[in-house]
Amino acid sequence: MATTLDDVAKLAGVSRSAVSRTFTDGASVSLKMRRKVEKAASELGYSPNFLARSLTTRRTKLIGLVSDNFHNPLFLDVFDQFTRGLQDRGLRPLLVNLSAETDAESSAQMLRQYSVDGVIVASSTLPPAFSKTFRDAGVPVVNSFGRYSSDPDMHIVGIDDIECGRMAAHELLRRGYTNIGFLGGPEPATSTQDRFTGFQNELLRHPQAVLSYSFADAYSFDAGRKEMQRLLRGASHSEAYFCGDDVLSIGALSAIKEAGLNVPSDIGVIGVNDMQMSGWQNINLTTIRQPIGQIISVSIELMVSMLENPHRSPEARVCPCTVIERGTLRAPQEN
Amino acid sequence: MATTLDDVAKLAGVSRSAVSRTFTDGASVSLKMRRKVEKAASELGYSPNFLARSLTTRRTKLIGLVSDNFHNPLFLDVFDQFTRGLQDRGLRPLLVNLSAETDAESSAQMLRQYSVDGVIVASSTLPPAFSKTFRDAGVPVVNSFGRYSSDPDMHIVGIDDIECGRMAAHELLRRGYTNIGFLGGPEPATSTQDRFTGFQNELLRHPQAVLSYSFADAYSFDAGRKEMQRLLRGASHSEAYFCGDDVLSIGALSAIKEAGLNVPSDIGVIGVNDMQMSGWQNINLTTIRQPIGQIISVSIELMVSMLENPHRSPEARVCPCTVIERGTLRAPQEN
DNA sequence: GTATTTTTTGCAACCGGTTGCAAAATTATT
DNA sequence: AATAATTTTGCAACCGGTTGCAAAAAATAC
Repeated sequence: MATTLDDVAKLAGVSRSAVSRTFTDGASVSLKMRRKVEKAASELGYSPNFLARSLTTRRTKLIGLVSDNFHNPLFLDVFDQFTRGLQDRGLRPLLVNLSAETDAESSAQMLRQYSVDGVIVASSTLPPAFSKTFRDAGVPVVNSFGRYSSDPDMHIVGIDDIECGRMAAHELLRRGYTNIGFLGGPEPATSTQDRFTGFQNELLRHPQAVLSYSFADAYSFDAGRKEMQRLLRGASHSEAYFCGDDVLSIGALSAIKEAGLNVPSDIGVIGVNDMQMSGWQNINLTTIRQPIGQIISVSIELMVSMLENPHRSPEARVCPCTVIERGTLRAPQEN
Repeated sequence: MATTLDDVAKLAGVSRSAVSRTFTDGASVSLKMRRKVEKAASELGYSPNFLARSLTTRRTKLIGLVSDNFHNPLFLDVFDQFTRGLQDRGLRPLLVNLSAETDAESSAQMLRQYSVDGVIVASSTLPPAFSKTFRDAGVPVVNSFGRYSSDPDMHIVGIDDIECGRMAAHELLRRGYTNIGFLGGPEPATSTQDRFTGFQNELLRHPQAVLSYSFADAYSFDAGRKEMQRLLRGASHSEAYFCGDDVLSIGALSAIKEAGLNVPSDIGVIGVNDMQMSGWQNINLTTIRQPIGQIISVSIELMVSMLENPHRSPEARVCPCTVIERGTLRAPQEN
């Protein structure tokens, strides 16, 4: 079928090692030999089998890219940038979709069976235990979009969710809102918890602020819409809401509009993520940008450095969020 | 590092072959032996190395999943379903992002170097020549979302774009529109061409219908918005538009609303794809559903059957579109 | 031109598995 | 119990590469 090293060696009339060497960089081959081999190789259309090679080199250049987030539009960008970034460094993403029904344990084993050089876990919701499976097996792992820790036991790249919550609160206060709501993502998620903590702490510093809070079932349009509908049915609602993420915000915006209310004059909304869509003219969502480009490039950079030095001690890298001012909060009060 | 077959054989006091056999299904091993080996294996935490195995079995269970469409929200669903479907069959997607700057030629070679068992090209825009590279190299390939052909030279799964255009025209006529616009995707794309053909043909059968047409630069919100803005600035615009896809439609809707016009009373819009977002309450786009679930499951099914019989002759499978009636076209005229 | 150093080359073992074949062990038959 | 048929097992070669080591070749020194 496919042509092998032996075929080339035979045709060129040289040893197997010779052709192997012309295809491994850093190996010493005379120019004359290289010419001979390359001629034969191109004649046969030969290129070396990576997997056979990996057996001795112990490098597959495969990177497990695992995520459980195949429903948030933000993640299309995430996959786009991860795949491009890895490709640019000669690495190949082996994609794993860790949706509810697929078993994390067996996925981890599978990745080890394929001898991946490393694993990138792109998720804010997967339990740390999953990532640790790899670390314990000696496989370099970086957890992107993971929870910050000052003393991490593996590489983590993400944002500081506490600070993110604080920023949201600050922005709302700056615009003169006092009756303020937190419409969080799923309650158990650490990102939800941390953002709530930061949000609350900042509000506590301003005695005039009144906080109410609730949580949506999922990071989804429907969950955001449903929760906002519930809030609007209540006796009174807040002047502005900090929503768990952008899709949730968009769902909430939809509910507000459906109720005949106006944004931002009746109710303000601020989200998190700043996905593509949030900038669309008909959505125009004020939000806190999560710097996914940076998170991803830092993640890849860390991964590459671990491939060179697997015993690098774990680091937590924090990427800065920024407020993106668009049209869903009223202008700051002048006074 | 990782434990190997030899380690297990040694511990169990049996031959290498014995261990190998207990881990390859279909091989004959006595129950007693299997017990012994499994005990040793679990003691050492052994599981066989897939890549080493692939060397002799000539099966890697790797499937190249290549796409150039990392910006259309629809494709997040596509990746979700492909990865799940492949995983369920024990296949592993090696994801390739064929964005503009990455060279198709070298990606193809890379996939061969990794000995993928097959390649799925998920794109309506990649040139057929790319897919043919694999076919010519004897690698099973199926082109998902490709252009229908009655005499295909490789497996193709997708919709009938001509029929899709016809359906759109039919739906608009049914609702009594006569002054009708085609706001296509990128002009050179075959999908655009085919949809236009079908659309036009149907309108020609109705002498009262007046067709005008133009094309957006890309399948994107901005392109749709920009083109609709241009149309609205013109002397007169059509009563309803068939847009190249849903994101394009949403861009167009945004432009319409920004111009102070109302949908569907002033202008009607119908899209193609029916992505998640199109069903959101605040978008509620009438559209032609492309049955991506079916396209994907058929694609995988074809791939699996090719893995069993690589010389299966190529087939083009067409999946049926359906009109999803929502809120961006006026009600049918009663008369 | 010979001796020495350096570079290039090939041999053979190895990476971690699978598999055809024949010997050994079981099981069935008489 | 002896023989035949069947199943299980291990040996050794192979999959397609890489690499340490020593021999051969080329380059440099004297």
